[in-house]
Amino acid sequence: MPELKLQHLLTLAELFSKGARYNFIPITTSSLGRSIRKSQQAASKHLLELESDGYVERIRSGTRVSVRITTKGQAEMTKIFSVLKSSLETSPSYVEFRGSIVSGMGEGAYYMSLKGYAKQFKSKLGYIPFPGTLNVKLKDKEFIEAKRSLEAYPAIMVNGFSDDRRTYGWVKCYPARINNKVDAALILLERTHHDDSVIELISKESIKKTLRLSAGSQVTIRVNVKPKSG
Amino acid sequence: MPELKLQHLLTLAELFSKGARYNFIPITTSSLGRSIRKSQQAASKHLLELESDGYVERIRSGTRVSVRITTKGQAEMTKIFSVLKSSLETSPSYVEFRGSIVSGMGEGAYYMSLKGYAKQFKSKLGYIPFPGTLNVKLKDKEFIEAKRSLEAYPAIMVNGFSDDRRTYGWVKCYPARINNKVDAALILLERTHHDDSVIELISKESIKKTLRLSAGSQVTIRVNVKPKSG
DNA sequence: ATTACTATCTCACGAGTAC
DNA sequence: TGTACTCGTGAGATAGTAA
Repeated sequence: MPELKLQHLLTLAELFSKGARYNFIPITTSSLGRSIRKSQQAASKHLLELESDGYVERIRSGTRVSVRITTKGQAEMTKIFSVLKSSLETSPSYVEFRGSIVSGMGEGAYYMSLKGYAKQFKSKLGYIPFPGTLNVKLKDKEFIEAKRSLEAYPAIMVNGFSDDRRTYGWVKCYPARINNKVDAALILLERTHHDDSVIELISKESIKKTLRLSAGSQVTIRVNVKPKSG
Repeated sequence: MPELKLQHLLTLAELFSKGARYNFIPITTSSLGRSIRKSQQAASKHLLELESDGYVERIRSGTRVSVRITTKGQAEMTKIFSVLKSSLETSPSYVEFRGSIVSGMGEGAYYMSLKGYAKQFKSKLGYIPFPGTLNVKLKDKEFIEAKRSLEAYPAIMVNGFSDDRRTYGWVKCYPARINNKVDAALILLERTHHDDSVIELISKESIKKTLRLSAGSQVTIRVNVKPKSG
């Protein structure tokens, strides 16, 4: 909630970067206008308004003007800066899903317990999953979108394999937490029998049992992602 | 030089702080309007424009809207943030003076060599000053202003004293550098015979000699100050 | 209750220009 | 050269309102 007019922000920033905090720095309104990508007139007006609002002091020597930022100006700038900083930092780095339990069809359990997968789970996740996946029907469009966006983030990759009957696709695992209580992994399958609105989870123990869940129960799944730098 | 319209900055910041980077977060335009201190209509327009500019994605479920910030939105925000950051950090922490040498009247030399001062200079500055002050006539209003503003910053305080004839005022010393070559101290006297437009400097050696200065020579004096936090 | 349209108003900006 | 006025234009805000 800064008092400073947003339109003046870049102007003040420009003055800061020219060192106007501790010295009166000589400046022409045309060069200032160029820096902030506005006209000379706009720059002139900005300076006058910043002055009358108490954010800068001006000294005229004939036609030339020197400008210094006041304590108030610095305070305001710092305030805006910290608002932005906390906005960016507060932003939590997880993707959340909400939905309800649907009864598994036993298929997931079968596939995930295949040796070709189980071995990799053991080495990559640190455990062999409880035989049976938790299927969650997503509640809303936004979570289906979220599921798609998950694919952009790095995952633990469990490779596909083949036996003498057929081949099995890869499985991407995203460490997740269910109802903020139980650790699990959200899995994305190369080949799935579900539609987009269902996600599957595996865990060391039976999630349903641990959380006393049954078909229709509402659950919240949180997957941590790494904030991108830059 | 951000592409993002300045008017949208607070709106985007607000979305960030609500966690809209990694999840679609449900939001009403009226509450958003309240947060950014604009009308509901303005908030609605902001969202529409942010969307068409590719900074956010929106999902409507009936009358409700959920919003998520795109990678582009995050990049833009981070950009603005770092522009402000570098503006604030660039700000150099010194006060600068420019002016020309005026011949001393010998008075400064006399006073500064008084035992009551010299002892304190020795202990507080680490040296007994060369007998004779450098007098600099400031060139412009802005430097006279700067001189006044100096008083707000902490100085090395040399106390006044009295002998049986009279009392002598305090002297504030600000470590300074002349022409970026010679270390000295700018001194402000409680009682001075100069007008506002002249500053005096003392140093270990003769500044005039070291820098080959004579009356009329232009000099630049830089006094470091501590940036104020906050 | 919502969102977002249309109309209206205000004010930021740039053009022209006085000094 | 400079700064900073007046004035016309349009972007951005709000009010009222439809869906």
